[in-house]
Amino acid sequence: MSDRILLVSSSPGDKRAYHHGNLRQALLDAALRLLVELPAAKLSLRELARAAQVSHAAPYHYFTDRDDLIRAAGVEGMRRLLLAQQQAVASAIGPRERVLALGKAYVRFAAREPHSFALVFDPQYCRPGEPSADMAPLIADNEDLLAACVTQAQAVGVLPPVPPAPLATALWGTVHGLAQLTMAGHLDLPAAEAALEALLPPAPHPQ
Amino acid sequence: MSDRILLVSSSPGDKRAYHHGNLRQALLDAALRLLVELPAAKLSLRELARAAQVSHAAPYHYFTDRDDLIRAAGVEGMRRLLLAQQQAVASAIGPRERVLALGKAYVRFAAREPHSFALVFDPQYCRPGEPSADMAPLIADNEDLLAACVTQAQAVGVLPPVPPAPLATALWGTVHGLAQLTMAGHLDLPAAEAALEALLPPAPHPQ
DNA sequence: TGTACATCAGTGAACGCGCGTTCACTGATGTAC
DNA sequence: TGTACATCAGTGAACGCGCGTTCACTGATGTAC
Repeated sequence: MSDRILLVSSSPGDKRAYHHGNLRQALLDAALRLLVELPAAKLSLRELARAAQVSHAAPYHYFTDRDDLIRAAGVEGMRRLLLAQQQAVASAIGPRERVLALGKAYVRFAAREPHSFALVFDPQYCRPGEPSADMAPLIADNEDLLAACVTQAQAVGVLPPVPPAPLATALWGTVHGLAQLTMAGHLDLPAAEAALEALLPPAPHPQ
Repeated sequence: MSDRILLVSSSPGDKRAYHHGNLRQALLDAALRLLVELPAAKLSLRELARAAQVSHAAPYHYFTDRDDLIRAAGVEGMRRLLLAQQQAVASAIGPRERVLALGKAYVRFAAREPHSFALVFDPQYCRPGEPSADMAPLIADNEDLLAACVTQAQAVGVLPPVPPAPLATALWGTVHGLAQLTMAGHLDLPAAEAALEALLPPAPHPQ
């Protein structure tokens, strides 16, 4: 199947082929590619279709309307944000390094894909109160990952022995805010990472 | 002068009056009113003119184009964000309460005026690297206010005796992130404020 | 106080544009025989 | 292996819409005399 996709999409100049093979995913990939440059609000169906090299009516075979497509792109963005954190945590050694790795991956993702990141947190498209069936498990997985990192860090004294729930919230707020400020150009990546390290002293808190 | 504005704008049903008197400020007020409901990207010149009860061409007497107007609305938003923090800090007693008041005012402003807040930090309109002549002093004042609160809190042991610059950055990140997550519906205001308090233990850090 | 006039804030018609969405269609594909 | 056919993914013309921007204009205002 992927041979067919490659065949169709990698032969420039030939006529538009019918039966693209995997247009749904191709549209989402194109959307996330365009979101590197454009905010979601400026991403039009027609430009997206152009980027995916199909007619502007083709997306309607896979999405009911523009909002449906943008929401699906948001889920894809969340998938990638979660994956970035999971990979960073998996290759870090020790509780302090795992918390740091998670936070840095979060900030780096936002800096690399600002508008995908913004879309994931845009209540206009991705309402946290009523997440879609695709989105909900990703959110739950991310919360679990953060909670695990926080309690492990508390166990070795890298984080203070306060109730873990508000502590996790505060840490989420910190990495989220550093991510936003980096995206917006108020901080550069090293400054954001230095601020994050300043919150996690190598010297353990008293147990 | 303000008598004339009130006269014109408070007499519904009468003909459109020439010589509004203070249309520039009226447009900015209307913009910030509309930004309570709409993101800046969806704020059209025509809808704004409708809200200010002038023809859709009238704004061009005060702003060169749509971007110019939106940018000016961003400056107005920053003015209000700074004012909210200044007032909160001024009526708080003691270093810990002043830091808390500043952070809570920041979060509350974002919750109350989400799209004005977003506009202030939208690099599309308000580029932090090259702030406008109107914006720059507001940013500087805000940084000074935060720095003063941080060093005072450090002086009494409410914040740890680490270098104040990255500490201020981390705190800014935290309140900014809590603000964003509250705006987006991931947190409610009490949860955001509880997280903030969790970071500032009443028991002082060792000096 | 009344009159003539220059100023310029705001009007409203007009423009071209890209958009989202619809719909009858076309033709490549895989399957049944 | 070849042929007939049903399926349905993708096409492209068409629609109405609201937008940003331009421009000749109008008429309220304040001032000079």
